Amino acid sequence: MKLDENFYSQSDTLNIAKQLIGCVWTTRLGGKTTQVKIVETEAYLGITDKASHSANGRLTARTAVMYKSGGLAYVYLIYGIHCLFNIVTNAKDIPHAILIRAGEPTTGIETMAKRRGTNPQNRGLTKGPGNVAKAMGIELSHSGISLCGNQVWIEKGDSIPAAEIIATKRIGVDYAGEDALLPYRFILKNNIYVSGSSKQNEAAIKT
DNA sequence: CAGCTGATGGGCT
DNA sequence: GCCCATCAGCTGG
Repeated sequence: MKLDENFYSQSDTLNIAKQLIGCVWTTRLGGKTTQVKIVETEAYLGITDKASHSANGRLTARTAVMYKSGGLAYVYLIYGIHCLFNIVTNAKDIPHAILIRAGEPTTGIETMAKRRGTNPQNRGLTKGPGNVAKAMGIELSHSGISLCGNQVWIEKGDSIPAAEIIATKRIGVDYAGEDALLPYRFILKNNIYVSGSSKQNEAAIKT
């Protein structure tokens, strides 16, 4: 069953980010269906979060979608090369979002490999936020699209025991000062599709 | 294995 | 004109 507006517009974004681990993300684009099980997410808590694009209430054409009510996609281009896929959460005017950082491929693996320009056996097929988004066919034009429609949506998957979900600091946000240390990244324990070095991820599990 | 770096373009100051 | 919520490919151990 598709997750709906009620789910995405909950006020506890960290909890949503946690609940998304293990969920199934589907895209049906250009006649191709692709699916991954979500294994890594990162929460961005809006105005008070220095790492967020909406820090200090920053509102531009790009970030405007974050200010809408939960249940939309926020897609943006990073480093001029990669599109990153985010989920807008919380109520209107509370610009929270969750970045999908990695998934485990389940359906349409050939299609994903073709989009990535690699082979289906590649372990990195859907590892890392730029890579999953590309494998899933996400483009800048998808920013603002509803996650309750028939092109891009997420469904509840097998339930994951709480002990299997690990919180760590976020990746690539050193510019955010002390907020760079907040434990807002969630990973599925011991899953090989989680981004970053397995060594660092294991170190995070121990603490 | 770790560590560095060039690629590449929209968004914002 | 500078800054990126990154990645692949290369270097030197």
